[in-house]
Amino acid sequence: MIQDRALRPNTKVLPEHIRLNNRTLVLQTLYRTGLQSRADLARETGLTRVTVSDLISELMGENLVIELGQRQESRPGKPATLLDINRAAFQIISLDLSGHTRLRGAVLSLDGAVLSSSGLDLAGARGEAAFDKVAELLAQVIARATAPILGVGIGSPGIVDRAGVVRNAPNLGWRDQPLQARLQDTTGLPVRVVNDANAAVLAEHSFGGADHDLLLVKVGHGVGAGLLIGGRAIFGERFAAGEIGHVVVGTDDGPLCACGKSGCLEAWLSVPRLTAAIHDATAAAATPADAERAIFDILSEAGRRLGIILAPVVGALNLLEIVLSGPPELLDGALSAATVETLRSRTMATETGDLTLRMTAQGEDIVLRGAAVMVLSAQLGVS
Amino acid sequence: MIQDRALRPNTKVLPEHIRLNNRTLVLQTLYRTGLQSRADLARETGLTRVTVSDLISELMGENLVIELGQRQESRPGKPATLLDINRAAFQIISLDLSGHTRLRGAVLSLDGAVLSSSGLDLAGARGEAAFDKVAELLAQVIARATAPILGVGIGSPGIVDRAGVVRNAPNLGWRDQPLQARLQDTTGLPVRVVNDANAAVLAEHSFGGADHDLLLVKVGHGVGAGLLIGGRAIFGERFAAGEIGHVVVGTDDGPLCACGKSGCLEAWLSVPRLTAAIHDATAAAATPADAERAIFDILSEAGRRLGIILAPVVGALNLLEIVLSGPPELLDGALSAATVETLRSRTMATETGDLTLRMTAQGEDIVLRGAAVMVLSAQLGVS
DNA sequence: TTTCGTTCGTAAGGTTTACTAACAAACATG
DNA sequence: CATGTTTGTTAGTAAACCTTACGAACGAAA
Repeated sequence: MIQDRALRPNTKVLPEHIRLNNRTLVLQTLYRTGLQSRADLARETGLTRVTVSDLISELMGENLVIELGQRQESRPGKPATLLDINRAAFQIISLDLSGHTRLRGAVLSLDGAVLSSSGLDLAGARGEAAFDKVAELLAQVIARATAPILGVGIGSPGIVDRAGVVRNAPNLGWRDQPLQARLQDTTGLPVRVVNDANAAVLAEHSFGGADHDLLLVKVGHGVGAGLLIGGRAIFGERFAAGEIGHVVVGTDDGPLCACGKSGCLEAWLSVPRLTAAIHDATAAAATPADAERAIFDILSEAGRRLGIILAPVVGALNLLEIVLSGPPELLDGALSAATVETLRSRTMATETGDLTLRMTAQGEDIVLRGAAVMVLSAQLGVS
Repeated sequence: MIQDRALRPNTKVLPEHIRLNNRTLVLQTLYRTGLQSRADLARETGLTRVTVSDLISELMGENLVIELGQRQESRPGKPATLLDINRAAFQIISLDLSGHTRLRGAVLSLDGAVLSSSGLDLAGARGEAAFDKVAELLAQVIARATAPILGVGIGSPGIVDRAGVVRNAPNLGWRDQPLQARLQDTTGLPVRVVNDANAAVLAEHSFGGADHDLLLVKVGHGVGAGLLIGGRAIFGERFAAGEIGHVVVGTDDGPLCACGKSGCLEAWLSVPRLTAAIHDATAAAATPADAERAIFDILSEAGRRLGIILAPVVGALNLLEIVLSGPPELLDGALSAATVETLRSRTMATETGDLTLRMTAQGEDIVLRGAAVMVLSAQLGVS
């Protein structure tokens, strides 16, 4: 009876919080569907036209919503005044720090479209030097914005806590780096820092359409995952959810990993390992056909290993949708085919609903767009 | 800024919803700590004394809260009137349908203590006959209640959806059995039906103390798991979360399972399999020492297999706490030792915080108590 | 013993919120 | 041209919390 309202009451609620909730609800509805009248919004949200009008006038006062003239449809009754989020009024800045050698940055529209992008070579910088590079790139990207900036979203590799402190990022040489707070200070803008794979899964969720629970596996220099259940990202007790790169696969040793263990997923699946293996196999092959077969075997085995790791996760969480992000020439073929086949043969997937595995449609901008989702969610409550 | 309130605004909120939230907040606080004054509650919840007084008088009107005289402490100021949940005013009925041959039922106090318990042999009943057995047991248990009944909680094996429909429970011969609705009709009481492992993890969470994310593995005739993340149970897209019994372990075949695959977790770990293997080994052993060693090996290997399945889940979710439920003579020893050792050696557990694995402290009543938690949560918003 | 400060619970009045009811404006249709 | 429909606004109401103020009951100190 009570739990139906799904509010887990851990905090008190005041009348003014109602306002915030309903305001966000209206903004959310408008963000998703766009071009609706006040009456439409009232019907869709369940609020009355009066309340919607009031909220809309507040939102228009903040330049978040604009009127776009009357609906042209020919109907009885007074014509509706169409509204939309003022999509040109603000822009979002995103950084992707997950590249092994190169940082990326972009200006995005409120819709998550990349308006202009920049890059900066890390050039081996670590620790404070790496921070300086990030700050430099951020300043560059900010300078390219052509509208007021709603906020800054950053996808960082490593373990990032809820306050945007990068607890541990080996590649950048960071330990307990309070990236969010520092950049917020230097820029004066709202900043959100999240793990790159978590950003990616948010992008896939918001822009990829389906409203399923989602596991995204990001294959790059390392292997990480982002997990979204019931519309919420899972961060983990120590903010290390998705760190599956150093979980051992299978019961037959496997290649030695940099971490000291044998048979880690990363030792099978990371881009450097795969390219090296393919390179070696190609060099050793007598004929092009031999090379092709060898490459197929390497990718299939990597895919199988990924499937073996994912099977218990898929079973335990009853996941129906898995998305891969990374170089398509490696992932999108024998590898993903082997993964999905392994998954199906090792779980009860057929019993509990069909399992889907696919490449992301977001391409290389996935982390940038996901970081933008964080900003939208934090600043507007919208996604 | 906005997302800080953590209300995902998918529905409108009205002023009266505030009341419900704060009422539940007060009740929750009182349920957890017990014996507090109105002023104490005001301090703890952040609400004013006025509002708390108002809510309390409402709750006292429903006989949910009672006054227990004045606090005996010697302090300046007017002495406080102590309040508590009226723990004797209501009782909860729970059923545990997960036994392979025997159904269990109990009357519980609002604190989750078992007041009286009953049982009924399934005697091989399936389908409608099994339903009749359940209804019969429920009527028996209801008759033993000595106070108004708050509700009925039922832990059922198999896949149970949010509406309490048992989608699939092979042992009971049920498919799409609307257990919750049917029993609600026959008894006129509020009924909640959940999967047995999910009930178990709720019990462990509510009565076990720690507020960690939690994975509970329930080993019985089959093997299932319940998962709790951020205080919420995970049900899965098709309500089959936790169904890890038929996930294949490792890359070396393993024993044939009833489901047709080889090396399913259940084929290694279920109670019938383990007892049979131990029986055979004991019969074949030349000396008692040999038998003991053989048993140790069997249990260790089973534990290792469990660890292999759990490692990816622990890594992906960054879990710190795993609880085992089942026969202690099988689980609590070589088996759990092997599991935790396997987990630590196959994940980065040491890097991301210490991993705990332990037996449940709830014993055999775990499902009954978990089902009671469902009722408390549904009827009072409390847990 | 009296006075003072403290704490508890309640009463009265104010603010915020969304609701209902009613209305004018603008349009299509018969 | 009258009628019905739809839109958005105005006015008034109900519910929820808050702030302010107060009496009651107690310990400590004069």
